[in-house]
Amino acid sequence: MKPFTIGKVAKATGVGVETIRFYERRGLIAQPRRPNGGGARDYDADTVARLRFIRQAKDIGFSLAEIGELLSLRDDGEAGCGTVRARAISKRRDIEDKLLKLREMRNLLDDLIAGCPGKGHLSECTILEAMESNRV
Amino acid sequence: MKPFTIGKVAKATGVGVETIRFYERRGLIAQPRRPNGGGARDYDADTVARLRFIRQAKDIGFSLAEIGELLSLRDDGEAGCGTVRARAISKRRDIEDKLLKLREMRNLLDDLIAGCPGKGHLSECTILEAMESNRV
DNA sequence: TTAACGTCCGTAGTATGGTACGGTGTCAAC
DNA sequence: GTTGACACCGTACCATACTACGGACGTTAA
Repeated sequence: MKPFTIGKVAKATGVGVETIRFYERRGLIAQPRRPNGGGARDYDADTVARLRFIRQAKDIGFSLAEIGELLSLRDDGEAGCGTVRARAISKRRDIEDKLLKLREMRNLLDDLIAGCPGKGHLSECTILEAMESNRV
Repeated sequence: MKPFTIGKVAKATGVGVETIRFYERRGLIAQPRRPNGGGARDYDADTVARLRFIRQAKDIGFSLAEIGELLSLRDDGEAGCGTVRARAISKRRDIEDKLLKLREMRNLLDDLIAGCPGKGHLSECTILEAMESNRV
């Protein structure tokens, strides 16, 4: 099988080469195997999926530390299942909070867009009044 | 009227005093008036709302630059209404993207939580299998 | 076979977003 | 009239998350 080198993984995931090595140092992803005894990295599908997950999570505002916690839900062999469950529930709450704020913000923008004629000068643009009144 | 000093605003908004001054330097909030000619800052309700907005937006993963853009939707007196509308729509798309990712992530966690018995050791915990298969 | 490309590594530099410090000034209460 | 709580300012420092650099080595394609 052709090795899945760091460059290919970078392209496949949208995460830069240097960044992948950085995540490895940070312990966010495992050391990939090195077929030729210490040469180039060869990644498995698991790690690629993990990198995609990290990118998603970063996009929606989780820090690398938080992402580490999310990921550890599945690979922490120390913790009992109860602990894992509790952490999952707590993370779920965080996400629900974010969802709430995002929906608020989207509704605000929706009002703006709906009320804005799309032409003319600002002074007669209802977008501003909407934002004035619909203060978050 | 009692002045609304920086300390009070910090408490009211949950944004630190130094951070408020930092945002002012960055141009995210306006220079507040100084009643006694150059003394302590006196904030209006508008700026307080703005600070709250900034905090919300940061929580859900917008950078200060992006927050600046969001805020400028309402105070950019240069741009015509069409421009403002276009920017609002583009920002709305960003938010919809984030919502999508967050919902995916929440569903993933929901599956984990639902499938996890909450006791016993990890080896027999369905939370792991769920995460294995439901790879993002 | 040699040029180009990709990978290796460690280290250094950068951007962002604060956070802290230290010396000074102002006000209000005791 | 001094003590304490805030406020002022500029500057320096910090954590996070990359990103770039440089020199060596390995592979691959003309």
